[in-house]
Amino acid sequence: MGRGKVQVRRIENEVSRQVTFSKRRPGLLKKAHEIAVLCDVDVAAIVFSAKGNLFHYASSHTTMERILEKYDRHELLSEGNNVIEEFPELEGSMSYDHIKLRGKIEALKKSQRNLMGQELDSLTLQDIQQLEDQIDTSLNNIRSRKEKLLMEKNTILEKKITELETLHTSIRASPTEAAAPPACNTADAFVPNLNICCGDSGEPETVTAPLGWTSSNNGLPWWMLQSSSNC
Amino acid sequence: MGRGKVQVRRIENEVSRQVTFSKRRPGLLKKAHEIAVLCDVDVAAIVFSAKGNLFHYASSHTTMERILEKYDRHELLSEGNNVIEEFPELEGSMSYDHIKLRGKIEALKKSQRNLMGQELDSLTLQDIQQLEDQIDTSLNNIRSRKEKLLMEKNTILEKKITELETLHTSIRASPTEAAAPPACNTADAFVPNLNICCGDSGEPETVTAPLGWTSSNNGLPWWMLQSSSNC
DNA sequence: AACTATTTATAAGA
DNA sequence: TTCTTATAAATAGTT
Repeated sequence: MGRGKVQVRRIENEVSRQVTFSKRRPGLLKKAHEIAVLCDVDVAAIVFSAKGNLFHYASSHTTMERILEKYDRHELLSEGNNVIEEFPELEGSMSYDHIKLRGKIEALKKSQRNLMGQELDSLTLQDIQQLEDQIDTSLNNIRSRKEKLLMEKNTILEKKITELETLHTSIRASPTEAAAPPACNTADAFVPNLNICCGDSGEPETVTAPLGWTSSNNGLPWWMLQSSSNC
Repeated sequence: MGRGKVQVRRIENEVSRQVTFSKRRPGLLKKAHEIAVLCDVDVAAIVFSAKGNLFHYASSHTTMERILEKYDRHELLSEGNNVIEEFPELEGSMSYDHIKLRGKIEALKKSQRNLMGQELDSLTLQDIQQLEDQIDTSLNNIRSRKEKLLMEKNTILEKKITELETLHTSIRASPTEAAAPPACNTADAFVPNLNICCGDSGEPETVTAPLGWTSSNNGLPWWMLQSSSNC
């Protein structure tokens, strides 16, 4: 349907491929919608762009999830590889919801491991590239956030220094006062760090590290999930 | 596309409805196939007839199951999984295990969002630093893996080129042969990319995409959650 | 299931 | 990207 007949082959030119995708994608979803409405049937269509963007349609009656469940039931029954057959002993003990939840957890864990740079072997080059782009974005966001936190901290510290210097000045009359020195000490330690490094290079532990509110992540960081297999 | 314009409404006459279904069903699956092949993307289409018969298409690269997994991972994050918030009245009826599983899912989703550089506001500087270190490690692993995949690909391509050159040479006797040019074309397209860039800079989409060195991921990759805020 | 008159989708170009 | 237009494809109504 266009100015030329088209061979159904991968379009080699990347731009044309992308353009064709943009043009055909809504067409496909529209067709899915039309057959669903006209014929009153359940339809689901899922399309991922080359960059991994998701586009989908599910007939309104049922939600996508229901259609996919229906599909699963269809396929599982015909292939005969369902959980219950594999683990008959679990039949009574696990509800369907339970199984579904466990499935979700597994899916989340898998993608989380990938985000942590683990278990990459099963990914295609395309998947890897998408992952790299995401991780790169993550890193930018995280560094921006860190920069903001550091700047806020610096502001607070500068204020503190000003206060202390004022105090110091005002008590010059009584130099034996012992409160000032430790304060100055703190200031000296922090001032050199007012230069925030936002570059690409590896950062030092951070402004917060030098003094010893450091590290002590004895165990796993909170965002890293236990690798326990008993779940 | 027919002798009359058609309103997108359920066809009331059952026979016509069935006929239309029979006519449009292959059309939809064909469209799905075409976009998958032409644009080299993952596509799944599922249709149930009114009687419950299943018809489906999945792009060949990946099997249906893989596409659905990808879909699940995509949707999981944006989906509200917290039954208690959605249906507080069910609180008492849920088993302990159930609640635990849902809590786990929420935790996983939260940490995954953080790994994706989102929702960082509640993190301390220390958390942020740990996260940055982790992401940095992830990036290294991912780039290593990518490098390996690219090298493997290059090896395969070089082999192919050698074969084609051999073939080219051996048919010099019959220069009117039309098979060689397209083959050389392929080789030309790939050779410049045999240089693997393992540096810090942004990589192109893959070896196959010399033109699009863009670094911005305009859209949301599969493991990135929909930007819906209702979550 | 086959046949066509039409509508629709879309390839190519601007 | 978006619009325009010529043409290919899909298909509604009919046989």
